[in-house]
Amino acid sequence: MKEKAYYSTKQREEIIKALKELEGKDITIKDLLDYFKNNDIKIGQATLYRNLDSLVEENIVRKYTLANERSARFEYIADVHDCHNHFHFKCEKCGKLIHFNCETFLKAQNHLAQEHGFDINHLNTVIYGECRSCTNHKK
Amino acid sequence: MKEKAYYSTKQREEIIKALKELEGKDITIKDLLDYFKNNDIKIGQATLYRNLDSLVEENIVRKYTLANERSARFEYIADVHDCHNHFHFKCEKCGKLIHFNCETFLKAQNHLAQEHGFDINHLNTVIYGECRSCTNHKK
DNA sequence: TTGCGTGCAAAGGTTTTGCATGGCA
DNA sequence: TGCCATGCAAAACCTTTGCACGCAA
Repeated sequence: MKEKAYYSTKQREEIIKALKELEGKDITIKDLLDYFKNNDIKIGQATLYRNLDSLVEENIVRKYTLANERSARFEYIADVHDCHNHFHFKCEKCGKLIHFNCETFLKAQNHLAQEHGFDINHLNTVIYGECRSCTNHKK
Repeated sequence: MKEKAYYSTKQREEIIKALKELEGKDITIKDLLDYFKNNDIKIGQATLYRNLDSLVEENIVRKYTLANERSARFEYIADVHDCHNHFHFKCEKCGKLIHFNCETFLKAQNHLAQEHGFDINHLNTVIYGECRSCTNHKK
């Protein structure tokens, strides 16, 4: 990983602020552009894309793609969770992302590493499924 | 899930054949178009997209997106694995996708369902990381 | 024969890029 | 001052769609 100096610009700060404000949601570029428009903040979309790229590289933001979608989604992660060390579950019904510290899964992870030689990258791994409240709602 | 009759066309068969032939790789639309060009098979790209959509709906093919990629990737899955019931691990270095039946992980999955109410969808879940042979190669 | 499938080209949506200008350190 | 960042518009990229024709059942 190479060191790089990033300038602290107004745009960069506004983007981080917006991501924090929308935390817990699946945020698209469009969401951000709308947010900026509603708050009278002027940020070109190229700037938005470029800043998000940087933030992803710095591990301040996670980038992911939902199944059957064309546009990327983003989530603010820094200084809230240490996302290197736990699992992420995403409910496909309500979209909620759950950061998950669970002994059982960490044991399974160790087993996987030691017995099968597979080292998990938690930053890119998302387990999809359905959460309890969505399951209950169906009934 | 609605029932639908699918015609068995030459194009559909060629696409399935190509996917089987490229099994184990991360297959893009471009890979398939190249494959067809190299084998003198004429298939329009719209036909390719439409067939892949159908195949995904029929659970014959899995569609997924790698991190930081814009184009979708595909994998042939039918009649080889019952992908509803096991985990999938993908090595971010060599790209290999491993279908994984592991007691420890199934137990963890049960724990997750019973204690945390989260029901995993294996068709959409891929665990990313690094496999043993890639880890060994680095040294 | 019926209606889904195909192929082409155009349209649509998302992301990237070139370039002149602006702004942080 | 020296670079990196920004903004605009155009380009590039991936996927979908409309329509006329073809082909499986």
